[in-house]
Amino acid sequence: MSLLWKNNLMTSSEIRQSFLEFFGNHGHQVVRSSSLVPVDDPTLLFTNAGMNQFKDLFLGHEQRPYKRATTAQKCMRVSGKHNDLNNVGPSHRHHTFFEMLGNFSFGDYFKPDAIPFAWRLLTEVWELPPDRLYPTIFKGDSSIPRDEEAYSIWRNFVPAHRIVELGLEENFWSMGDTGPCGRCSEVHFHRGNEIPCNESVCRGIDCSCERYVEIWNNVFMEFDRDANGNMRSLPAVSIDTGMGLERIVAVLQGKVSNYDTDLFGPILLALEAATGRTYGPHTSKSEPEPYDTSMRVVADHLRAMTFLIADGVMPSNEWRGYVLRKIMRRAMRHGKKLGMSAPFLYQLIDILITEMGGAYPELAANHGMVTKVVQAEEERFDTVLTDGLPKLESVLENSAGALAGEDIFRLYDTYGLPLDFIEDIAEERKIEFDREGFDRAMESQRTQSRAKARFDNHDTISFSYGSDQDREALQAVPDRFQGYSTTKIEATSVVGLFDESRTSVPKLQKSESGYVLLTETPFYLEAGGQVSDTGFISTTESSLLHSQVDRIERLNPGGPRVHHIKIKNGQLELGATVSAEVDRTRRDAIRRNHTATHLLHAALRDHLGTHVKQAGSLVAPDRLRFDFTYDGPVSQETLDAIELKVNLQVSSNKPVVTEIRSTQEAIDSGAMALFGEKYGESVRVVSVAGISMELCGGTHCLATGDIGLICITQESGVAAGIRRLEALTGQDAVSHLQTQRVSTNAILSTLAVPSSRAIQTIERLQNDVKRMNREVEALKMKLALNTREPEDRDDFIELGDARFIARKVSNLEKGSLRGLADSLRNQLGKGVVVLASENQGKVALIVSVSKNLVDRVHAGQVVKTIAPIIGGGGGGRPEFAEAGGRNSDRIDALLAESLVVVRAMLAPSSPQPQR
RNA sequence: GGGCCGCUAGCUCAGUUGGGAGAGCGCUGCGUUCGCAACGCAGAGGUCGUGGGUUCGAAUCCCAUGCGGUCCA
Repeated sequence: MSLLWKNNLMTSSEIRQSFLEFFGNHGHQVVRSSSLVPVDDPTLLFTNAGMNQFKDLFLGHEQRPYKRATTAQKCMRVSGKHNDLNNVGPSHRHHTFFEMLGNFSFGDYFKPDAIPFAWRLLTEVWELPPDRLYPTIFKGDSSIPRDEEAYSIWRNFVPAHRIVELGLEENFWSMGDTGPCGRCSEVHFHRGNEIPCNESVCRGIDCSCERYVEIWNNVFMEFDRDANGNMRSLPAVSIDTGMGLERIVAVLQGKVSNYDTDLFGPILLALEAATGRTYGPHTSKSEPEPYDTSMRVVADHLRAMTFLIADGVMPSNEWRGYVLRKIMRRAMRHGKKLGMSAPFLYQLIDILITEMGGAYPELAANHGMVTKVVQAEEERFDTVLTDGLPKLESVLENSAGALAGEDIFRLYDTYGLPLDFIEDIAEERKIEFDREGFDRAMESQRTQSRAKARFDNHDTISFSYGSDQDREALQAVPDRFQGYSTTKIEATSVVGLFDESRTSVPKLQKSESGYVLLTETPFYLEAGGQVSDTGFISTTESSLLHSQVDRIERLNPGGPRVHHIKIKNGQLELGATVSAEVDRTRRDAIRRNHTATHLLHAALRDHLGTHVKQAGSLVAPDRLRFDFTYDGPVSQETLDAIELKVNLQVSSNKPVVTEIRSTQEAIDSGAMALFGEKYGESVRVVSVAGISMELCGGTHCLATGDIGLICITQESGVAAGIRRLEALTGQDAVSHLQTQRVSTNAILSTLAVPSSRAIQTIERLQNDVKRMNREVEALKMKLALNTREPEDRDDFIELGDARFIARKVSNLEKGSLRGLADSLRNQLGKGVVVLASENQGKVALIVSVSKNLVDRVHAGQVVKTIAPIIGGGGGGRPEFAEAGGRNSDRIDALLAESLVVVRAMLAPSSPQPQR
């Protein structure tokens, strides 16, 4: 036996292609991989299985013209019971990003076809030796019987002793706690006994060694599980299979490690060239193993970041963007372990895109953007490290041989220093590293975040129903949105009613609020950046019911929409017929902003290049916000040009055409498809002839002229590589300009200069004021200081070896008062200066003591003692103190008292030296 | 969504019981030099993110908010 059993090896591209072709030839529609960003499923971080994009088909919520499909699906797994990020690198077969090959039957064929398909592909097309294939079946447990059917079908191909029976953990699959589920059957491949096994007798496919590898899982969806765990047969049984491409390529290319296949080879080669290190623990002992691990981490994460960014995920501190950043920084850390001090990942992207751009055109299309985003993130990470290093140093200095867990956590949490980075440095300095303390701190932050998130996020609070039947019935109500063609539906039925706590009720009374599910609705639900509609639900014939709709949600993910209402008058009963009316004025404003967004998008691409991509948008009634990928600010000139262009398009009053087309056809004809949007078989295309064509589910104007006017109000940065435009339309744009004109006119008429000279005039005035203030203060001080020489002053008093001045000055700024006090004190040499000044009805008091007297006279004490006289308080340092007060008529008393206090301080405790 | 950190001169930052807004680099001028670098002297440059509050007094304390960073969900 050997790892290789034939010589003409297939490349990974050929393997991917031959899989799709095989099922294509058996009546399967070859469907493109969906985005890594899941659509319409807020609970899912990333697309993590081939079946994700078919979920609604399996659940019967969606119909498509085909009943069989096959895909090569981009997947990401970063967490979960079998997927720990830390495994990636040390392991040779764990990945964050991977491709899943799959064939699917939606109520079409079942086990009798699926198993032979699998067998024939493996043995006939790929020519795997039949005697090395080991199928598994579900062995049965208390509630679900053994899979006899699968067993007997497999028996047609393999002898009984090679069919392995596994339990619930391995061979029973479900989507969640409830819903479709079923038994499944895996195929394992015996790679060969020359691969080492630590057990005395290898336990075969159950063994932890690498001799056997699972290559395919076929799920037989046949049950529907309810909340009580009861299982019913599904009306239509389905097939869902998944085969990791990386693993099957390794098998077909005779490799034990996925990293030794041509999927990773070119990346590792490029990495070798960049780092000057050689990869290959199996072929060479020239480099120690840690370097190999680091190289695998970099290779894996490079794929993940490239595909994620190409699908529109941007590194950030939230959600998906955060996971992306985490992966990127992990790759960078390992790059540093390999000796890379400067950004280097972005240079490796070329080779990856060359290899995979054919199968995934979105990579090639976003090549430049991906490269820039990666480079920017690498530079940012370097600054984080550079900024954090001094903090780490100071903590290390005060560590006394042991780094406290909370200190480590603070460095990690607040300053973003990677944990292993801190650990490495601590180890170098022989400083103990309190991992347990860190974990404790981390855990407490986790629970805190989770608790608050659950409390605040009402989207995740589910509705309570009278019974399971009610739940199923209501969640299956079709979501009939009629808002494209109308803003008012005269008669629609209330099929579901919930109170404010989301519990099913038969009736809502006056001044109560709750949720309403209707058979038909004109209310738009927030999507694609466009906010939800508001409006009214009422009864038409008798004006009994009047309620305001202020929020729209979904009953459950993927379910029908519910309207949150407040009843102003009358009552609402389940089953009632009501009219539903959208706030028309608000909707019209939203239309204007949405169509304007499309025009701006198109104009941005015209002026800045087609690499500009939408990265988020907000379409509200009172404004629009458009985020797009672009590095660096957009100049005012460009903004002006864009603004002019879209306004010309508005005045040309082109019709805005909305049509339903097949998705593929629309994309092929050049319609812009956006990241993270859900596109089924058919899709709405919104276009303005010759200007813009986008896939879009929003509501729009009938013609561009409806917009009236577009006014760009702001351009700013959002994150690295993303800019934001904000704009107003229609009446709001006009008021914006009018407001600006009013204030400009007011300024100009006040200045009484032509607008061309306004700025110049303001600058001159500012400078004049500044200069004159300075001069006035200087003059005041001079006046106060130079009336007479200090020695000649009559308020100059000798107190033993020290001198004392208490003086009332007029109208000095605090700064000048201090300057004056300093000058007088310096002239006294050894002495105390007390100054009081009245300014705008308030009294400012300053006491200054020469340095050589501070052990006898404390300025702060003097101030504290005498400040009450003027109705204030104060304090300060021994040589300088200030106070404030309000009683300006008591300044003389204040100054007199200051003499008493200072004399007392000078006298008793320190007797005068004898001369 | 929940935390934590930061925002002070053109740049990098310092500024601890709340009491004179600073340093280095850069800039301008003068000096030294054949010239440059270097050096010396002088100088300009600040709404201390923004808005409230507490206080006689806030860069400093409290609240809100914006922007940036970072961790968690």
